[in-house]
Amino acid sequence: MKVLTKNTDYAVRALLVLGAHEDDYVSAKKISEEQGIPYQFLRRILQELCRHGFVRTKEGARGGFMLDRGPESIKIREVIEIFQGKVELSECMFRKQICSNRANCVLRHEIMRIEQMVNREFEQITIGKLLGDLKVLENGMGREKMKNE
Amino acid sequence: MKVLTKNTDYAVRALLVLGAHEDDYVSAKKISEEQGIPYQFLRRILQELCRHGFVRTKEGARGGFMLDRGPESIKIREVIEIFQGKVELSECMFRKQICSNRANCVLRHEIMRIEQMVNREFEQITIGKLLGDLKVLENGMGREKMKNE
DNA sequence: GTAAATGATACTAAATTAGTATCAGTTTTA
DNA sequence: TAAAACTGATACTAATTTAGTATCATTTAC
Repeated sequence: MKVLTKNTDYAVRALLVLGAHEDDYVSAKKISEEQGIPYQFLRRILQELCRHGFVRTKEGARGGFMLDRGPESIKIREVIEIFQGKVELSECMFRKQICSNRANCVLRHEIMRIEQMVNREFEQITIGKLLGDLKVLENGMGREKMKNE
Repeated sequence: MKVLTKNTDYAVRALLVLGAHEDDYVSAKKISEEQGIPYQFLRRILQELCRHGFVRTKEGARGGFMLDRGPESIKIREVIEIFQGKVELSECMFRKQICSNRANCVLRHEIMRIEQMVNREFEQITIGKLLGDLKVLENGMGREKMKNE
């Protein structure tokens, strides 16, 4: 059971790269190389992020992509939603037989409860937060632990 | 983003039916008709549940399936695991580039936290609990609300 | 011995996910 | 002003997963 697809994974990684270069345009090529993401695949993802207003682009030489929203405001939930649709545990498990003739279904309740939990969590993780986490790691690791790499 | 597949859905429904007839063998045919689940598909699912010790079977005429564990002890998490593997939000989002050279990854932490939350929830929903919920519905609905069906 | 079951397993179909390729247009820069 | 470095748009292929079908052998009740 894999919840996040490559689409989402790549998108988040691309957004992190862009977030780390906040005022430059970064080309798809560069991101692709830096992150090991298939170039054409990544381009499609970036275009999608552009259509949804997460990034802005500049065409032509020296062009590329740049965040068009503050990193803090970009929620992982939104990214997931673009590439995988809303989090729904099942169209409606139990809907048909077990439910249909027994009203609106306590069972479904359980499922929807979990669904909402997951959504709330993904709503709270933002690109900004992840960037912050990355920084902590980089600093906290200066000399002491670096040897282990 | 659909989290639960038909496999799981059908399996849970079948288990509920079996749970509702605790001391009879119920045939795949009957469950299939009652629940509108494709017959051969369901049979494979039941066989799998048998291999994993959830149900026992009796071959031949008048045979069928019966729970081999108390309904209270059958956790939805286990059922999911059989048909969809462990809940893993992503093999490891961020693993490669962003993580590999920056130690064990706070990012991954976030993801794993949610993962564990979901698991805990699915761990607490049992076939027994769902059967209880169904009963409540059936009774609570006796006369008053029944007209709406 | 026949009908009603499961056991085992091979097969097909459909949908989703992942990845590739191509051509047109834009901008920088030499 | 032409080449190089980009994106826009979009069609295509491949791989994987999910869903569903079909078949034959064996067991059991009656």
